[in-house]
Amino acid sequence: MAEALDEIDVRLLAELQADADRTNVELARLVGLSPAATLNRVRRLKASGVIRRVVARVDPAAAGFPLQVYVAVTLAGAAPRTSRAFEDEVRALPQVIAADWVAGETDAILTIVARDVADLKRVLSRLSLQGGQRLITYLRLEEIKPPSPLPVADPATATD
Amino acid sequence: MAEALDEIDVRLLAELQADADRTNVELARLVGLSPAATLNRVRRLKASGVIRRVVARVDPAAAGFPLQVYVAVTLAGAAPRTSRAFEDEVRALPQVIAADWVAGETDAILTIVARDVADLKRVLSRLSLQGGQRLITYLRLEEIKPPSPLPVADPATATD
DNA sequence: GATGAAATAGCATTTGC
DNA sequence: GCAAATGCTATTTCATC
Repeated sequence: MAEALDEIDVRLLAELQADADRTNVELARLVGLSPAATLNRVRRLKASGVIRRVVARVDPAAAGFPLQVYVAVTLAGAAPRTSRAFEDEVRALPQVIAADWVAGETDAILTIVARDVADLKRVLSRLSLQGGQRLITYLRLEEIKPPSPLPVADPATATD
Repeated sequence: MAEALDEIDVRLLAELQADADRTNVELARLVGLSPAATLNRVRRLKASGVIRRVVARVDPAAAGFPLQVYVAVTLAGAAPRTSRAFEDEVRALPQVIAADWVAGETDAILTIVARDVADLKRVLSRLSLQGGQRLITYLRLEEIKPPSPLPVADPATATD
């Protein structure tokens, strides 16, 4: 599907994951290409889906969501109808800001934000009603490491 | 610490979380302000820390990390020295792309990417050596809901 | 105290090489 | 991929509400 990423693509990805709030000219200097070539590469990375999107990361507490939790969910059965209903609920709840099916001790891991305890309670309740048989809630206390770039350029993880 | 966010700030945050890859002029049209006023507000949001940063979100698999896992960690004891050593290891491991202390069934939740099983094994091993007494690993199978904006403008979560 | 309009400098983007 | 050229945009300034 996708072309292999060369050295310069990897540098671009590293830079843009760290800080996408820079001009194309600056990016070009960082990777040692002309602005035109840089622009073409970045466009290709976006079009190919390697760069999924460029977004502002907002501080949840500062934006009015002091409660952030991870929730590990065990579904009530494996019937497609059950998981489908659960998926729909997850996508419909705006407080659920990320969710994945997983393999392990539970079926899904959700990331949820809430304005207060009542707000959180409402969300958990709705998840229960849509097949969430067991919800293990982890309240986020403190950040150890902020969301960080994929180590695309890290020698310790290099494959070649 | 921070000023209250008014209606327009909220709109800006919603737009920039959804897609920060737009010109200031376009953003200005979306919120109904002049480019100059829009620029001032966005700058303020960044300077105040409400917008933590603007980043490119990269597809992990496309970037060479087909394995993504959540790991719930129980520490070996609550001694400050233990948690400090663990924090240092987490920050030093590039494959750990996010980590938080939590309250609940475990002490911390980590998000980890790996190029292959050997790579993952190495990371888990190092976490064990730095106080990770019990590691519950959840292998990410499929995305239910992609990382999504905080529902800053959602009426269902409104406080006023 | 923040906004809008005008002006300048710089950038994004295109084209030809 | 580069260099030059064009049209927009970011950013500042300043008057204004």
